Amino acid sequence: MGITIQHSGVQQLLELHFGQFEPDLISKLAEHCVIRDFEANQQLMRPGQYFKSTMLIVEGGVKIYREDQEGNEFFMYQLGPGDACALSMICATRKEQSQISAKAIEPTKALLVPIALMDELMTGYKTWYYFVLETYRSRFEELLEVVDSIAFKSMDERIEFYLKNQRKLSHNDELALTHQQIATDMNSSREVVSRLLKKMEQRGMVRLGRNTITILF
Amino acid sequence: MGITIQHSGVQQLLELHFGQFEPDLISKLAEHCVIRDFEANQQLMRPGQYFKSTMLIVEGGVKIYREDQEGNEFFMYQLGPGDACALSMICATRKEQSQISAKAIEPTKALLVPIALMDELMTGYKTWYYFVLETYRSRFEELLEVVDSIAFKSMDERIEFYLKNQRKLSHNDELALTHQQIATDMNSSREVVSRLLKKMEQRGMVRLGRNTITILF
DNA sequence: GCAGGTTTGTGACAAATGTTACACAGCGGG
DNA sequence: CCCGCTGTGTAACATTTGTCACAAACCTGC
Repeated sequence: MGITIQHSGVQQLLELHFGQFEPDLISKLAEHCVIRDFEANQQLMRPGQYFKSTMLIVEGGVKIYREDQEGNEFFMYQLGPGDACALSMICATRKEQSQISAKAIEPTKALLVPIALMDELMTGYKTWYYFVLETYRSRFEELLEVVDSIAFKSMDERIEFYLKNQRKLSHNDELALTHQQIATDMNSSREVVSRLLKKMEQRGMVRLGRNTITILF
Repeated sequence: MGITIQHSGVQQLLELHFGQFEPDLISKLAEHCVIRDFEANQQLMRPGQYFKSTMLIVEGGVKIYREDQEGNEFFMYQLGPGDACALSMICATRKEQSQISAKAIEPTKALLVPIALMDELMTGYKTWYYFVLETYRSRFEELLEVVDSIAFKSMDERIEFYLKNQRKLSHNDELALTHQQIATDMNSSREVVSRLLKKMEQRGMVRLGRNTITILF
């Protein structure tokens, strides 16, 4: 954990995952931003927190949750290298807060871009401007898919949707997940998830093991 | 229905509902955009449609729905004068499509801003750039509230939330709604809505009449 | 290999929501 | 005034999801 200043490292990481950025922009970012390391399971953001900077993920993975007053959480989407948290941009630019939380699912490096820089970047660097718009667009689309899944789908379809998503993110048909984790992410209960997964296994859609779910479809 | 060209009218409407725009921007928009009229209940957007322009609402009201493959629809939020459809901006700028539909709830006038103009507006007019970002931000927040309501809340709480929203939008405690309309918007069934509204009436939260629900809380 | 924790399986039941079926009330047009 | 339409009320039942209780399977450290 902690903040590390290492300009050359920043430059390399940016070139690797944000290749679309113009060279000037990369230098600019390398000059003014810092990398912050997070351990697995560490929170990057807490509900109600104000932002002093927006975050670009350069390594690892981050899960974004919506939280309600009682502390229930609902998994929305996941970010990887090359992604940015739209919320941190939005809130950062307006100095507002939001009821979301972000958790590293593995050791993660994020680039902290100070809010103060945002206006200059938006107006001065076309690739940054496109990046921000594209970030908004894709997060918005993801959020719409989330709405779909809870508004129209039943629990078993939602589990299927969830598993497919996890497979896409991990590039692996074998997922290291407990039923409890899934239930928590979907704001349901472990028993329900177990029951439905068992039915999916009987239908030949998955194979279940301790801590692993293998997708067969 | 139909497209009306009336530069002076456009200018006036813009000044009225988009007072924050700089004068240059208003002239620019008045010069290059057209007003389009929609009747009550007319669709402004169909699922899967491509956008050639983004829309600013200058008069009336528009409900935004998410649709699934089977044609079920789920009400997300509502736009009034001074609002813009974030989706039409996002999709417009990227020439992508989306499974949403928009319906006028009353006679509505919208300003059509051609996509071709977007880049020029974003880079050339600061008030436009802020407007777009603010539009994204507030739609995103609204969408998060929608997620809340279906992820965490039970049906009766959702109805309460829905009624409160309608009151805010209509500035009126007496809502002209049928139970069927509410049920459709929430992707539920009329009987369920009737049942729960009746309970709310017994608890003194609302008064029910034919085609009207009076909010008492 | 055994103790103790974690993960999964499962039955019984509760609660919420969806479905079916039907009665009736209000309202407008002829 | 009566017919027919739309909207509402409600009972009975099905289905889905959540909760409780408990057992078994599995894993790890000793």
